[in-house]
Order: sequence, then structure tokens, then C-alpha cells
Amino acid sequence: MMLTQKRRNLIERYVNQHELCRVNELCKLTSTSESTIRRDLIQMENQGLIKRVHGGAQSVKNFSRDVSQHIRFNINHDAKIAIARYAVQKFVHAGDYIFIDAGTTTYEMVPFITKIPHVTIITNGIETALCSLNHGIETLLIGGKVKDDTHAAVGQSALEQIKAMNFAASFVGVNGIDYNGNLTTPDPEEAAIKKAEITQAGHAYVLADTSKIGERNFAVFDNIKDVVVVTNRLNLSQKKALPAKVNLEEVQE
Amino acid sequence: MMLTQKRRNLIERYVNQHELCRVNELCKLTSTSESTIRRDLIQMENQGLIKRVHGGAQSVKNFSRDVSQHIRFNINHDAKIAIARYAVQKFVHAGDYIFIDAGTTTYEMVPFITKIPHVTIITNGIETALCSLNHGIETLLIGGKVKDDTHAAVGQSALEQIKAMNFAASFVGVNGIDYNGNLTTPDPEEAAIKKAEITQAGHAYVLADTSKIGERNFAVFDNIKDVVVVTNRLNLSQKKALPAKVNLEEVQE
DNA sequence: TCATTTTCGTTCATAAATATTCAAATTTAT
DNA sequence: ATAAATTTGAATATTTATGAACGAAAATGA
Repeated sequence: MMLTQKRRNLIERYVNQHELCRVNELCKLTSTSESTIRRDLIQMENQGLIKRVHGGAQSVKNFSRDVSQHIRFNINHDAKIAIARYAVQKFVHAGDYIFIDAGTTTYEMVPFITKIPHVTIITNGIETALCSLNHGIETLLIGGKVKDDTHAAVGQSALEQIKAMNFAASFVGVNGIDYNGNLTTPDPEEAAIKKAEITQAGHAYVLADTSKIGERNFAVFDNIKDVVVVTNRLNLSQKKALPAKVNLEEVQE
Repeated sequence: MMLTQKRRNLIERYVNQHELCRVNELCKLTSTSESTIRRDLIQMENQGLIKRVHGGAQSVKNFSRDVSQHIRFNINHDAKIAIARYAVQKFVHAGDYIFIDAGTTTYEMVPFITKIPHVTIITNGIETALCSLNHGIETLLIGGKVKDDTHAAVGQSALEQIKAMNFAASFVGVNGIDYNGNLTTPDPEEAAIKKAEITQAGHAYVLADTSKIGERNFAVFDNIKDVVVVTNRLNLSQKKALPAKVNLEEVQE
């Protein structure tokens, strides 16, 4: 007689490999009775390991507990890392309290910050906070209603929390920078948050890869004259899409 | 007769090498009785070195496991899921605004909440918030200083955010419930948060697997007379460790 | 639709594993 | 060295896992 747990492991593997299978198959596989298999399947369903269907069991590929995928699989990933590393190395100093905006580019800054001692990260991004903690960095989280697409905390309460603090520097993400130098993002609530992040910071840095240059979105939260734009190398047409007197930091990849 | 600690080391190594093994094997390996092996396994499980299964023991160290599987190897994981499911099915209703405390047992409630329409989750746990979002649930995050061990947001700002809300129900984790019925946790800051969670809720539920019964920690945040305790089935000695008039919900696994 | 077949849930007896208790042995502290 | 505390193994009580039996529910096919 096999150990119960070993049998369950066998069942889980078999169901996952076959996507769908019958109770009989599992009886043969494990040399046990139907009763036992049914009991196993009930328990495993309760644990969310499989899904029971009439006649057998079905696999459930459940990635929903994982750290969300859109952080790992996003466009321009290498450029974003380069920009993030540059921003940390040049603009983050020991002992700083810095705000890191929710977003994929700013998220990439976190691992590099471990090299700078005694930094405290304030963020409204859930993944950013989690990553920061996992790197052993002191972390302050801004709360509020969390947007289901960007996972950013927004709203009145979030605004008030930010306005009660002052940061050495803020690192802000952006969806578009238009020809007037307006910094834009689709959601007005997120725009309000970004505006506050910039206001409360001694220095404000906007991180934007080239795909953002020349784009416009609904909500304007500031203008590049008030911030430093950190981006990768721009070609001529991209430079023409921006105002002449930009405070630009071009990262050489 | 072998040194106790040496025997435990042997057991740990053997379990890790074999991934899963029976009690008899360990008896032969160490030339001791079943009683001793069982006692060892109980202690080692409490230390998180192994996981006990009916008939033997299982390794908790497997580097090929993904994130969701790591959660499954927490102590008393199955009991936590059973308690969480029961709490959701019995105490969460359509349209509710509910507070879910940071913690592993309360975390397990989230997947079950998808079956109840239009629930809004308020939480101070980062992982809980992320899981909630990934399941498409409306999520409000409490911000504050995030503790690096429990990943719970705490502090004055967090307290104020909680006190500005009212919940249909709060589901609170606990580290110990002592013989006076005091609900305890090691960190006073977390205790303050839990206290507020309970105060702001129409109904307060404390989720506690059996390992918490009879334990005491530094900070007391409330007493069981003010809450409903949801736990799995208690044996006699555990019941004796609690006051007589407990508002108890025992989950049958 | 109805009858047939298959699958499912429940119950029960049995066997295996676990928990509990207690006395003896061992270790630790004074 | 002696008492107290801890650890151990065996005995016994309790819990859990299993397989078979049987009626209920669901799928199948005419």
C-alpha cells in the first residue's frame, strides 16, 4: 500500500499531464479502489489542485496566485532596466527617502537600490513594494483603491498620505510625453497621484523609454520643464517631437 | 543511544533526500521506537523543517516548486484552507465590504471569495491584495510602514485609514489564544491594527488553526468574548485551554 | 420520452496510523 | 549525590484511511 500523499502526488501529476482523465485510469495508476480515488479528488479539489468533472478530473492551471505576469513580460524590457539602473546610480544616495511610482520601468529600479545603503522606498505599487521587501529594503506603502490594470493605489486617501511626506527624490512613470512637453497618462486618478509625487519631492525624475516619446494620453499631470526626463538614446525624429529645452538624461545602452 | 539532535538531523537529511518517507523507515534508520519518531516529527514540523503526512513525513525543500506551491507547504496549510473556506461560505455575503487581515490563514480566503458577487476586499497585506486583484476582486489597500517579516502594513497612518472605514465583517489572524481568551500577537504595532480592524467591523471573526490554541504572545489586542473564533476541530486538551463560554465555529475537515 | 448504463455519494466494517498516557530510563541542575 | 526535569518506549484509546455495498443522480442512446 502506497503512502497517501504519494498517491495524491501521482494523481496531481497525471491529471496535469493529461489535462483531463477518468476515475478508472487513476484507479489503475495507483492500484486503489474507486472510493479512494473519489475521496482523493474531493480533497484535492478543496485544495484547488484539480477540478472535478463528471467521470473524472481536470487540471487547473492556476497562475493567479503568482506575482502578476505583466511585470515579467513587458515590452522594451532591456531598455527599461538600463534606464532604471542609470536612474538609481546617478540620482539615489545613501539614506534617501525616495518615492517610486507604480509601473514597470520604475519597478526595475528596486534591485539596484540594494547597493545603496539605508534607502527607504515609498511606493504606491504593490509589486514594487513586494520586490522591495524581498530585497530587504525599508518599505512604506501608500494605500488606497487599487487599480486592477496597473495595480497602483489611487484615490483621495492615497493623495493625502503622499502629501503628508517629503521625498529626496521621486521616480515617476509616464505613458506619453507630447510635443508641448506635457506628461500624460490615461487615468485622471493616477495623474493626480503622479502630480503629488512630483510636488512632494526635492527632485523629480520621469523614466520613459522611447516608445513613450510623442505619445499623448487623456490626463496631463505635469510638464517636463519641472522634471528631469531619463530615457534611452533618442533618434532625430524623436528629439524633434519634444520641446527644445528639455532636461534630458540619455542612457547609453 | 544516539543524541537527540543527531537523530533529528538524520531524519531531516533522510526526508529531504527521499522527498517523502514512512515512519517505519525512520525507525529503522535511527533504531528508535515509533513514539520517538512521531515526537521528533511533531517538533520538526513546528519548526517548519518537514511536513507531516499520514503515514510519514514529507520534505519542504524542493527548489523546483513555484510560488503557489511554496504557500502549500506552510505549516497546517490544509487546515488553514478548510478554515478559510468555511469562513467565506458562512460569513461573507454578496455586496459586502470586508476586511482581510494580513496573514497566511486569512490569505487563503481570497480564492473562495470569487464565488460571491460584488465583494470589496480591504486589506493591509500585500500578498492578499495582489491575490485579490489577480482574482478580479475590487481591492482597497491599507498603506503604511510594511513589516519585513509579515508583510503587513502598520503604523499611525494605517490606523487612521482603517478608522475612516466601516466593514460588514473583519477576518483577523492571530498568533495565540491563551487560557483567558486573550487574542495575542508578538508585535504591538500589528496588535493595534488588529484592534482597529475589529472595532470598525459589524462582525469580527478570528481565524486560528489548532497550533494557535493555548499560545501566548507579547501583545494582547482583544478577547474572544468580542469575536467569533473560527478554527478546526479541537481535541479535549485544546478545549480545556480556552475559557468555557467561547463563540466557537469548528470546521469539520 | 423512457430505459439503460455509468458515475456518484453515503454508509459501514476493518485495518492502519496516530494520539495519549504512564512508568522507567536518562539527562540536567543544584 | 540527589532531586527535578526531560526523554523514551510500551500499552491503550482515538482518529483516519480504505474498500465494498447499495441507492441516488447523471449521462447516454434509442
